[in-house]
Amino acid sequence: MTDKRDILHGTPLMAGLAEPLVDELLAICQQRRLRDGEYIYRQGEEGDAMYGLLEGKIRLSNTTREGRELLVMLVERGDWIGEVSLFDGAARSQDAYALGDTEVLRIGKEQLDTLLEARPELYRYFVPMLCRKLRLALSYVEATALYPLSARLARRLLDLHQQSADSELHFPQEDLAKMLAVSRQALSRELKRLEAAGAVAVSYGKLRILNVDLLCSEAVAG
Amino acid sequence: MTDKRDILHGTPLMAGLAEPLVDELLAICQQRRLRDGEYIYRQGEEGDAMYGLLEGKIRLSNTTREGRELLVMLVERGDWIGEVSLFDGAARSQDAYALGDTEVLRIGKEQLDTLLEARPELYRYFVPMLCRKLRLALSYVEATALYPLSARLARRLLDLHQQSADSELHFPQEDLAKMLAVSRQALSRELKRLEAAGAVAVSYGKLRILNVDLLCSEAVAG
DNA sequence: GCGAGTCTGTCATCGAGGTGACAATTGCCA
DNA sequence: TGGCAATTGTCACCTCGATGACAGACTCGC
Repeated sequence: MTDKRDILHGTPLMAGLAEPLVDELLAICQQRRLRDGEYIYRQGEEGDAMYGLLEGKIRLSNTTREGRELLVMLVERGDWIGEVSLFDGAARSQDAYALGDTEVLRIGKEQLDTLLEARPELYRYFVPMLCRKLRLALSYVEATALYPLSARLARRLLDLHQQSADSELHFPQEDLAKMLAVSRQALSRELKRLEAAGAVAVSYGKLRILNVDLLCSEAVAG
Repeated sequence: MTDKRDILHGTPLMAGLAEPLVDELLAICQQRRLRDGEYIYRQGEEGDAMYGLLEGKIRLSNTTREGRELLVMLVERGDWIGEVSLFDGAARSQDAYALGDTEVLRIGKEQLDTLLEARPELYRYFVPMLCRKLRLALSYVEATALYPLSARLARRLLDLHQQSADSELHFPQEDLAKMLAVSRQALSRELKRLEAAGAVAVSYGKLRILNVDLLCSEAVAG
C-alpha cells in the first residue's frame, strides 16, 4: 500500500492532495496487472474508468483503418489516463495498450462519481492535469502545423528528455517516428544529422541526448 | 447586466452554475471593448487574466518568426480563453486578438484566485471546458498526423458547422487555410472538389454546407 | 458606375517527405 | 557459436502540397 501511495503523491493529479482524500481515492481503486500488448481500452468505446500507471508503460495511440499509427503519448509511471471520457461522457479518443508487463490502478466511473459527489473539492486536482495535457496537445498542433521535421524532432526529444528526467531514451526509431508521424527513413536521416552535429548519440534501440542547448537551437530554427 | 448573464449561461463554463456563483463571477468581471486587430494577449507573456467573449470574434493563433500563421481557434461569443495560464502559471501559448469590434469580460488572476479560495466548488465547472478543449486539440493532432488534406478539410468543416450551429460560414478561404495549416491554393482546389461533389457551395467570402453526410464520408476516407 | 482592394481559380515549378527495396548491424536465444 | 528477428542506414522514385505568378470575379466606397 505504501508504494501505491508514493506513486500517487508524485503525480500531477495527486500533488498537494490532502491525506484523507488520498485514502478515499485509494479505497476505490482496483489494482490490475496487464500483459504485454493487452488493451486497456480502444478508440470509440464508452469510457467506464480511468487508470493510473504504477509500473511498466502504456501506449496511447490512434490508428487508421490502413494501419498507420500515431503514438500520441507514451504513458509513464505516475501518469493518469482516461479521465476525459469520465467527465464528458464521450467515447475514448485513442487506443491504450500495455507495453511490457504493467500494473495499473483502475477507478471506475460510478465510484469516482460517488466520491466526487461527496468530495467536490477533488475536482480542483484534476484541473492542473488537464491543463498540462492541453498545453502538450496544443504544442503538438503548433509544431506539426508550423515547423519542419528537423525542428519538431528536436522539440520532441527535449519533451521526452524532460518527461523521463533521463538523458537516455529506450525505444526504437520506429516509435519516435510514430510519435512525430513521419516515416522511419526520414527520422533516421534527421537523427544522423543531429548526431553529426553532436546533439545526440544514436545506437541500437536507444538514443542519448548529449547537448540540450544545441537541440533548443534546432527547435526554433525553421 | 441581463445580456451578460444570458451569454454566460449558455456557455460551457457556466452551464449548470448556481445563480449566486454566477453573481460572484460577474462581480469580479470587468467589461472591456476592443477595436479590430487589438491584441488581448501575446504568446510568451505572463497570463494575468482570462476572457469571455460577449460580442465579436477573437482569433487565437501561433505565428512563426517568418510570419507563417496557424489559426488555432476562432473564438465565438460565449467562449472563454486564457484560463490555462491562470491555473498553471505558465506563459501564454498563443496570440489572441480581436477580429472586428468586440466586447469581452475580463477576470483578473487575483480576483479569480480569491474567488476560487472562497468557493472551491467553482473548480468543477472548469473541468468540462478543459476537457472540451483537450479533445478538440487531440483531434487536430490526430487529423494532421494521419489524414490527407481532403479528410482534414471535411472534418474541420463539420467542426465549424457544429460549433456555429449555422450552415453558412463567413470568412475567406485564407482563414480556413490557416486553420488547416495549408496553402490557400491547395485549399481552394479541395473546396472545388467538394463543391463538384455537392457537399458545399463556395462563394465570395463565405461558404455554405450543403450535405453533412457527404462530408462525413469524406472525413473518414483517407 | 468606377476604381481600388480583396478574394478566388489556376498554372508551372520545386522541395520535403513517403514508399519500397535492400544491405548491414545488433541483440537474443537455442 | 550460429542463426534469426529486430533495428538501422541508404538509395531511387514518386506524390502531395508549397510557392510565385497572374487573371478574373466580387465588394464597397466615392
